[in-house]
Amino acid sequence: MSGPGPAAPEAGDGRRGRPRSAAADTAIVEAVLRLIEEGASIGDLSMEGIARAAGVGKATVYRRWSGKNALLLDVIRSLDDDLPPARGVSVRDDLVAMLEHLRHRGLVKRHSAVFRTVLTHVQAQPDVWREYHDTVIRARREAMHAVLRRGIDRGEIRDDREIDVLADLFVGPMLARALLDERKALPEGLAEQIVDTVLEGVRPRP
Amino acid sequence: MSGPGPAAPEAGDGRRGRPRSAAADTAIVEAVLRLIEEGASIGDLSMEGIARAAGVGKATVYRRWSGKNALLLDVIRSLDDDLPPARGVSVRDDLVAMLEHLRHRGLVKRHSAVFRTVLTHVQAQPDVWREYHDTVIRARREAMHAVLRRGIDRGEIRDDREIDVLADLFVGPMLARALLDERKALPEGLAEQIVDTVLEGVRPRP
Amino acid sequence: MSGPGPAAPEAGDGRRGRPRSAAADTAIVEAVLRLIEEGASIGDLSMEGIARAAGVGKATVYRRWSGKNALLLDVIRSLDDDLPPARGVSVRDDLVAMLEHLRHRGLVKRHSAVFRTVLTHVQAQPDVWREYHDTVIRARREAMHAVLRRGIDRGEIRDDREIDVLADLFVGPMLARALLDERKALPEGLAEQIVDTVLEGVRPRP
Amino acid sequence: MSGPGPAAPEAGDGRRGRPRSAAADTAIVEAVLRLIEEGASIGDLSMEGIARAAGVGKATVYRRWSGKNALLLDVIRSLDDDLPPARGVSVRDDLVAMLEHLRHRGLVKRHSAVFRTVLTHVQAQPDVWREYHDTVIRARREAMHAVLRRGIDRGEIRDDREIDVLADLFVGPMLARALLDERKALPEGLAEQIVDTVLEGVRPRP
DNA sequence: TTATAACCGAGACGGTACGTCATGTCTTCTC
DNA sequence: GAGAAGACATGACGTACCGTCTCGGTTATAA
Repeated sequence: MSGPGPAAPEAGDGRRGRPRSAAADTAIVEAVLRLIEEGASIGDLSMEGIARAAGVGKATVYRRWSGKNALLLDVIRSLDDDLPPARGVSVRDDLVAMLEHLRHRGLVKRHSAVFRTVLTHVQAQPDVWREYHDTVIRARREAMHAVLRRGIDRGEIRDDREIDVLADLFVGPMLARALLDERKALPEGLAEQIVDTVLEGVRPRP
Repeated sequence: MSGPGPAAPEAGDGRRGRPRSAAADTAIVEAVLRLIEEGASIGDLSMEGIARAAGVGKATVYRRWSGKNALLLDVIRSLDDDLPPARGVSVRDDLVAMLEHLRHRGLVKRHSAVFRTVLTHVQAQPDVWREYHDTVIRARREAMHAVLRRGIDRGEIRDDREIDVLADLFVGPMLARALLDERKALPEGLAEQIVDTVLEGVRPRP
Repeated sequence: MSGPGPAAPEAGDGRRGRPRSAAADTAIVEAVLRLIEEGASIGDLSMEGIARAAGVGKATVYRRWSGKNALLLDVIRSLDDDLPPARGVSVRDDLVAMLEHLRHRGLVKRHSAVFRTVLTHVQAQPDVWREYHDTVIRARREAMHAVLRRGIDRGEIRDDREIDVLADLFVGPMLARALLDERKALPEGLAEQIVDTVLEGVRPRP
Repeated sequence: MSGPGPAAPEAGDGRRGRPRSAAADTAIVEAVLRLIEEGASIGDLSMEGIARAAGVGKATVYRRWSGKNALLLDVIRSLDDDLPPARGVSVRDDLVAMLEHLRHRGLVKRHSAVFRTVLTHVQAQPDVWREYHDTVIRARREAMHAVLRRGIDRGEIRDDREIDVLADLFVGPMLARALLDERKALPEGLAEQIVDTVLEGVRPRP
């Protein structure tokens, strides 16, 4: 995968003309992040304003991204590349690591603000949402599936449930907290709590 | 609480002049629903277009709602009044009923489209989102808490977990499916599957 | 003829809605005149700038005129309505009056600057130029023809030349001075000089 | 004066480096002429488009001319060098030859289109217009003055009028036709008709 | 022969203006 | 006084062109 970033300039031939300024790339993405962190709600994010904040001409933005959606999609993808959680010793540890990663994303201001803003914006555009879904979400889901399958193979996870449902049992609660609650609703130890409770069930243990 | 609907006209005194047309109220809300069902993405929803589709002047809309957010918030609330799930015989049945209600909302076109659209729109506006959170979400969450507390009292639910976490264990998975997956990801029997698996845990049963 | 002014609002029926602000009409046209008098060359005249100078939204301008050409065409027409020269006692007096009128237009700063600027702009757009030609120029030409025909009937003007050519013999010299020379090239007495010389011919009189 | 053509490259010293491509010079000027003949109105003439049509980089144009005005001014000057009318046997013949030259310029598509386009464009820029005036127009005017002075010396032209006025009496009518009328308004024999009528006057001859 | 320097086409750069559209407010007429 | 209509100032939309700049390359003269 090529990683996040602006669309390549048609990479046709011998690359003629003045090359695109990497500084402009950075300035634009940073401007978006800065604006969001400064509390810009989604409606406040205009291409006009982004270009202004980046000290860049509008055309320079449109040369790289086809519109606001494509830009925001890249911004959120840029935050996604950080740390794919490594493989731990037990399935329980892997699950905790994955949820802990999600939790941290929800806590770091830059991540949580950007995620909420961009998620809500992008979700409203079916095609852009599909693009996001097919890259970011799918990759994340497959990582989760791999962990679960390993657990099933090892006998640590029951094998009579669809793997999709199992995955959502772990991811869903963290998502609900992050989306529907305040940021303070993501306390230390939440990942472990979710993982352990889902593993053991909520019926009282004898 | 006054329930969903347009803001009262300042109900100051003897209510003089031509009374507000109830037909206009209906026409406006119906126009929003129709537009969304016809596939309007969120960006297509403009006050201009809503008034036009309702055959109503813009001022008539603004007289009732302070802006697009307030209008949409009322629209989503109007869909929420339908069927508060009744109390079943066991806690498990109550939980299934609540999730089944959520699942249906995700399946019915009007509900799912409106919910996604409006949620998306409203969430981006902090104050409006808070309003939505403090009425709709809180009420729903408290219903869930009541069910869970009953289960704890009866000994059907373990009592060593925070009730908020427990609630999200049930609601989260359904929300994740509804938000992140296709509509087809909400098959018959999903509510039971989630409830039973969370109750029993995902560890293999002996 | 309806006279200069912004396009009527489709004058369909009972004229509903808020009527257009006459103040805006005035402000826009005055802003154009002011900008030109302040030395704006043609390239400096932008709809953006005109609206700004008039303290008016762009849409308010576009609601009245379809574009810059239509607006400038109206501006120039507004300057044209001044004083259709009255009928004098002799043909020679009529001709002098007409040329004197042209000469004054070239001298008054507002007129000359606007005329040059707008004429220049309008002439470059074939369709707009045609419109200008078919209204302003044609009317002026026909007035001149009427004068000349009266002269021919009276025996004061030779009848062996096309009337178009005769007209241009009088108008052309003044136009050449106004267009090709400095403003100082339109001295007092020029109209008389042209008319008399053309009438008598440039051959030495015996 | 060195005649029309792009600005010399600062002619400093021993002229090092790759010399400018004469082909580019030609291509640019030809591109302008072609675009105008193809019906480009003045607004359609952009440096961007000119460079594109000439198959040349924008910098190559700007290296030769300081801007659009300077380029167009050179284009029109390039059309002006053609055929200075020769000296005939009588003053009347000289005048006819000069006006016939003007008439032809108005008839040939390339000339008339370019002239109108460039004149209108250049006239709006005071300094560029002055440049045009001081070279092209002045030269032409002085040729006319020379003819007229010869006529005065010979006794063929009256000597009680300013020579400027006399010149405009001949040039003005042709200019008026060319600028204000259709191209068809420049019929064969028009030059003779103007010259003879101005010479003899428009009063009926006894 | 090898620098050196100005040229070349291409195209990115920060700007400005285009003409359209939506915002929320206001103004007028009709019911 | 409510309602429909629509004008109002504001400001973002995405495109085009401005004049400058920067790239990889070419083509001359000067060392």
